[in-house]
Amino acid sequence: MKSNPNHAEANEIVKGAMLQKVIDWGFPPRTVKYVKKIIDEWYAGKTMNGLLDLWEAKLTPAISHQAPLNILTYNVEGWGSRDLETIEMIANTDSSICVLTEVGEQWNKVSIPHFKTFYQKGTNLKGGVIIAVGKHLKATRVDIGIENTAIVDIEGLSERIRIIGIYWPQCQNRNLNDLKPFIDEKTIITGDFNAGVESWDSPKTDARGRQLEKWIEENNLIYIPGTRNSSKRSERNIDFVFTNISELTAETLEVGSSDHWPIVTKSEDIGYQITGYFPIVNWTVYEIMLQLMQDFWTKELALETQNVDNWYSNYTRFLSALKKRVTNWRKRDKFRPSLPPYIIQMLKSVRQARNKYYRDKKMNNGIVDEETRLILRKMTSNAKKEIVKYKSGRWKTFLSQIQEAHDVNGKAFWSHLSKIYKPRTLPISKLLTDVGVKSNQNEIKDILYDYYNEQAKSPEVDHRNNHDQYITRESLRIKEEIIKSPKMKLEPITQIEIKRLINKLKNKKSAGYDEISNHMIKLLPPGYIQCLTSCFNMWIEECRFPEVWKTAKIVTLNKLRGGIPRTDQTRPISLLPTHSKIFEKILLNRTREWAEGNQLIPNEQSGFRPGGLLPTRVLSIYQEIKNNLAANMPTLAIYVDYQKAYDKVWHDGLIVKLRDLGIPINLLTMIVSWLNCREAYINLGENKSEKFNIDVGLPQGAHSGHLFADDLSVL
DNA sequence: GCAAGGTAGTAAATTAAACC
DNA sequence: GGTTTAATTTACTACCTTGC
Repeated sequence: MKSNPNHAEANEIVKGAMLQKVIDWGFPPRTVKYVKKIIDEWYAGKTMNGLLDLWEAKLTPAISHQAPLNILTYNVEGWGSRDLETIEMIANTDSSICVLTEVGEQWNKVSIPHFKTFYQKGTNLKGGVIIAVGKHLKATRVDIGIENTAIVDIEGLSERIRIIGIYWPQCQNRNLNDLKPFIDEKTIITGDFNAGVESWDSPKTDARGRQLEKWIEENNLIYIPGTRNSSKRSERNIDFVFTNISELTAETLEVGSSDHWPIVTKSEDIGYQITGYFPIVNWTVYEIMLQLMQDFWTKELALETQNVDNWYSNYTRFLSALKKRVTNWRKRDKFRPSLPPYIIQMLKSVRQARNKYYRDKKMNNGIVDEETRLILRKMTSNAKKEIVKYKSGRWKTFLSQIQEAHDVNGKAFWSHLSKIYKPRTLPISKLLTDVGVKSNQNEIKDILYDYYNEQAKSPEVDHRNNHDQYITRESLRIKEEIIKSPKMKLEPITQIEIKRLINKLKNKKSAGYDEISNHMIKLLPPGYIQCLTSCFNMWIEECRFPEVWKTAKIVTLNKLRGGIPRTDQTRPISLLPTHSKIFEKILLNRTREWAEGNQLIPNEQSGFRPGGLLPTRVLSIYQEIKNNLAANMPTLAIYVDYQKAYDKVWHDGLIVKLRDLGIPINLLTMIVSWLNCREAYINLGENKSEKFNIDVGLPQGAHSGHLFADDLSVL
């Protein structure tokens, strides 16, 4: 395109002028250097396609690499007292899966950050076992209801594995054969077995040891030796790791305050893909580049006045590719335990002192050492004060950070609080079906596709119903009429109108399928808006809604507060290109002007109308009730909730209704074009489904949707 | 294999202090 | 003066070791 050899010299001059501009704007040298690099790339490109391909492909970050899997086995001897210590241990050992035994009844008092916990109660108060799995992995519980035994399937690793966590206290009689059917191809069985086997690093083999050894052999499992015996009280080794996976190693660590040493099992072969990177977009450079390329795009459009669609698709591609080009990926920091080690140490010594005090008291027939008692009291209150000090310190740092950031609206404050208090709707990773829980992403995507595809089919037309027949007939006739009728121009769009709408957009950074977010559009310099105005006017003139805007990306969220949803409990969110939303807004304004001008919307309807706030409705209802009370009359309210008002709008019905209301033909043409041939696809993580047609409902997330849906409910 | 002795832990009961 | 909260005390449990 631009880098014709003959023009090489001219290019150099243009490049120099561009850089000079950036320097004149007063940007620091680092930014200038970055911009220069991008400009060089731009002019080195042979074709626009080639360059954009490069930007799109080359800069897809190599975000994932395989990290080895670590599994922590630890007898915590009471979760209530060793929770923080264990959390710290998990962080230090970088474990993704933890099998914690002897957790006691307070197993859910403190949750492990970024982990999902599967608990199975034990036979006694102190018993119970937890399998905790990091949220970067997908874990599904295999419910067996055997005490002290938890089974969890782990996906998201290079291979699917099964973890069986066992706590086998001295007093419990059990037969391990109940586990036999649950031993999978890739299984790791680990936990506290309270059994001694000579060949497994214990001084001698006991009865339970013999039983266990035989069972392990029968089931073709192998014992993974640690680096020392796991009991602190004796020479015995009573925590084991058994598996049928090859190439596992285990290390026994000498940390922790319980009476067992923890074991970390490692696998180099089985790992998970690290995606612990997050994007940082250099918006400054993005803005500078847009500013510099302004003239280029204006000229491009001038060359393609007949084919604005082509220009538009190149332009949107440029925006998203440029964003990718200026995006850097940074590694995420590790999380820290909630309390620092010195406080944990403090709490530990307090507990020890207390136990000693009461033990001594018991020994001495109730006679206490007054001094020890006072020391103990001091220690307890000191530990408490220390925790308060630490927590309030953190809170203060947070508050002062907000203050320094000059966050007038308290945005950072509320976003912090909402993280704690606001219930979140999570993207779904699992789906409940008639045949059980599905956790394979691809399968879920297909099921969702089937479900939403079915939902989007044309509504059944009742052929015996005269009204339905009429509508079908009429809508066909109208559509034909539209094709034949001469095109009348709608009022053209002005640049100011678009600019105003862009300013009104929420500053969101999430994007539709074209990868362009609101934020990116808000940064556009005026030159582009001028170009967009020309494009929009071209489409308005042709009474055509561009095809590229009709594909919606559907992401699904869980409607439930927690748990695995069924298909009908998922909430679909359609993401549409922001450009189309601006265009629709204009369309909406034009329709509203017509509707209001003809007084078609009743005054009572206040939803989704400018100036018609919900509180006015509440007030008017209140007034009504008050009036009735004054007149000593009962008030009866009837609430009608049109379920899925937008989703179920019948296109043909809408068209006929609007025609009957006397909508101008050009607006109607536009709306027909807007409704026709809509497509959507399901986007679930990395997986994208086939596209399917949407024959029913108004485009979700579209501005115009509200007006039409509400109109129908009252007209 | 079992009971006793010891340690470390949890839960409940009781008492003291703080609060309104 | 009653109620709530925190501190203190007691009761009980699990598990390991030791001794028989």
